[in-house]
Amino acid sequence: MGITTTLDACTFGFMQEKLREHIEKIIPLTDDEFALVFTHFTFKKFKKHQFLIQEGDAVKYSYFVISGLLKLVYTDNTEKQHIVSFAMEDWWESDFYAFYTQTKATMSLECLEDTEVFCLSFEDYQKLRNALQKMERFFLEKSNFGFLGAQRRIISLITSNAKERYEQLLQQYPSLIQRVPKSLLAAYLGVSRETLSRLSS
Amino acid sequence: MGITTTLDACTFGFMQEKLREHIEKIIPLTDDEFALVFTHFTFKKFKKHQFLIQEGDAVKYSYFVISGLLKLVYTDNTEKQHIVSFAMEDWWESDFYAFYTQTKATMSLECLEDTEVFCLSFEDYQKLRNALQKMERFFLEKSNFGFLGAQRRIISLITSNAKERYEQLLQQYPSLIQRVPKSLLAAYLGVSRETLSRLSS
DNA sequence: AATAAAAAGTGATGTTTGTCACACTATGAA
DNA sequence: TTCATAGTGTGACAAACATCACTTTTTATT
Repeated sequence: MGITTTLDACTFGFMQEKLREHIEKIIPLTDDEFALVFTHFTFKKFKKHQFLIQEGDAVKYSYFVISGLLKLVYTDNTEKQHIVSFAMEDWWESDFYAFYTQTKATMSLECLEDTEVFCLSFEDYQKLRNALQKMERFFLEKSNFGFLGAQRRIISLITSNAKERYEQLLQQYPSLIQRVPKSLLAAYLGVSRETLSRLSS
Repeated sequence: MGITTTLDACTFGFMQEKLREHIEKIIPLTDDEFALVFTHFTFKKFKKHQFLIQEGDAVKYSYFVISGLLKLVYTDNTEKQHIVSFAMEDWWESDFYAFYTQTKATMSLECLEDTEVFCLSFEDYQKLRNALQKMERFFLEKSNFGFLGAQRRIISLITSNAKERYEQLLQQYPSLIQRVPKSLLAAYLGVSRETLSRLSS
């Protein structure tokens, strides 16, 4: 029990450090500043198949993924599921429209693996930006990168066929293919799993 | 000449007011603050068919569209043109990847109509954010909205067929159909102009 | 090791979309 | 008005992709 506690504390410090390094890739922080930042987050663990966000629910948090893997899913009117985004280590994820506007979720966020996250409530998100100007800058950078990534995906979707998009995905996120079933990659690429299955041949 | 000058001044004041109202939709500014903001911008006029950005060139500016209409174009390796975005009144546009990273443009930005813009250089963009914290917040909001719009388009692309996407586009930007040829709407939607032409029937 | 469940592959077939060719219409400049 | 050009429509055909049904393989669980 003593040992377990020590290990947990050690692990927790490691996770804290991950968040700090993630932020400091963009803006250096003093120890005091990071301590202040860190008070705005809470920690949570989820098991594979658990939902962080369910369609129709309020979206309390934006999530920073420490470890594990999430899928952000949009379900269309024929109940077919489409993957808007995968979120892996070091990614921020949420139903951002619902989060920013504080409305009900139109998408769901579900674990593909056991996942550890830091949670940032909307209130703490605002407080944090007010408390520390550096964090406003950090979130601006993050948002810019998010936009550029989305634009890149749009270009892929309008310029390339299924096979090309699959190859681009593998090039951009090679680790994904070992971590998620191909049916989910198909749902991300916007093709049927059968078509994706036939691409290799 | 006297009258012309008066009209010009009047028009210029109007454009200035447009920018101010655009910013104040997100964050209220004092007169002094807006005056400071405004010093960071320069004004430019372009004629239809002129390029604001050409592929391969350095991207000096981010543009705020006062009036007119632009297309942001990605040209693929078969020389086919794809429309990444239309930019109308009150929109910000640039090859943002090239702008933020100060690298060469991979896309071009061209006038579909005579267009008036305020130009913000990368240096002034940084200065402005440093000079006035409110503007950092403004750009964060803009970036967030940009991301949400892009995500919405991704969902449209992976969940809907050509006809549905066309209907969604018309619903979102009804004015576009009067202002741009259908071949360009096709290039935006990611379908051939022939397919788009056959959708109505 | 046995079994159930999930994931992946594949054939047959129909639908959607792209491509090429050509005709028609609208628009702007001389 | 005349002419050139840009935009649009449409037929014929080919390619890409979706869907349904079924089999095989892999993975997880007991």
